[in-house]
Amino acid sequence: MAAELIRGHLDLLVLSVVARGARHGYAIAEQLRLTSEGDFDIPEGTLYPALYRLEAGSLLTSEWTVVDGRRRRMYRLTRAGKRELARRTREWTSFADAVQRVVSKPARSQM
Amino acid sequence: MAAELIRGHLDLLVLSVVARGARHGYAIAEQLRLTSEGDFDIPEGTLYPALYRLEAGSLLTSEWTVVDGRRRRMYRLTRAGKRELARRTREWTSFADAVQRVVSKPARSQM
DNA sequence: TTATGATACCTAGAGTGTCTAGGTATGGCT
DNA sequence: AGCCATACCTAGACACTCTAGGTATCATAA
Repeated sequence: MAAELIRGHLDLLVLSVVARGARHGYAIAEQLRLTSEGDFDIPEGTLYPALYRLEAGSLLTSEWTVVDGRRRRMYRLTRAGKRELARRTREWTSFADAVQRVVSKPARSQM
Repeated sequence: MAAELIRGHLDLLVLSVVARGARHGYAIAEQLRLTSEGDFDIPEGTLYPALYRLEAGSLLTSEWTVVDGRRRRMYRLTRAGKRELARRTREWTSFADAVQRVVSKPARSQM
């Protein structure tokens, strides 16, 4: 999967995963790899800054936890995050529909 | 439509439109607005550089024409452009499917 | 005749999200 | 002791898009 396609859509993916329950960064990346069947392999240098942006925008909150001696920063959706996820999901649908219309429109008026 | 969603997908859209027949830049933008029902309103400062990139990559060729006293640069697909369009169309489908799986996966394991 | 809007193209510079490539640290296994 | 998986962090580079300017033609209206 060409990675540059994800640009602009990563927030939707992250919000969607966190909406299924609180997750830490590493687990979010893992979940995305699994659910996308390997298509989305987000580098840490992409994912962590994205999480900070989402938290800075009050769409996520985080807290440190320790599991088996390793620290994890757990993220969960805020109320605004839930709203934003709903908005972005609708936006994705209309975007995907529009792309589909452009791509699948039959050829005509060859020159 | 949030414009930043288009990033990384513009080449596919442009190649798709030109595949329907030779077009000049202004007409490509117009066609995208029409087919997407207004969702894709590509600024000229985005579209023209994209066309130059595609031509530089040998996916499009162009030639100047004059219609009603106005010059137009007409673009058409090269053989490599047709191949690339096919590849990007498949890529789009798997991308869209993967996003859909992430977005629509039911919630579980709330914390 | 002048102004305006649509058509049609061009470009420099700024902005922004992602990636590369480095870093730290813990725990389990060999 | 070495290695891999887990887990997080960050600076700088990169690439695509947007903003905001520019030129020019033609049709229409004032």
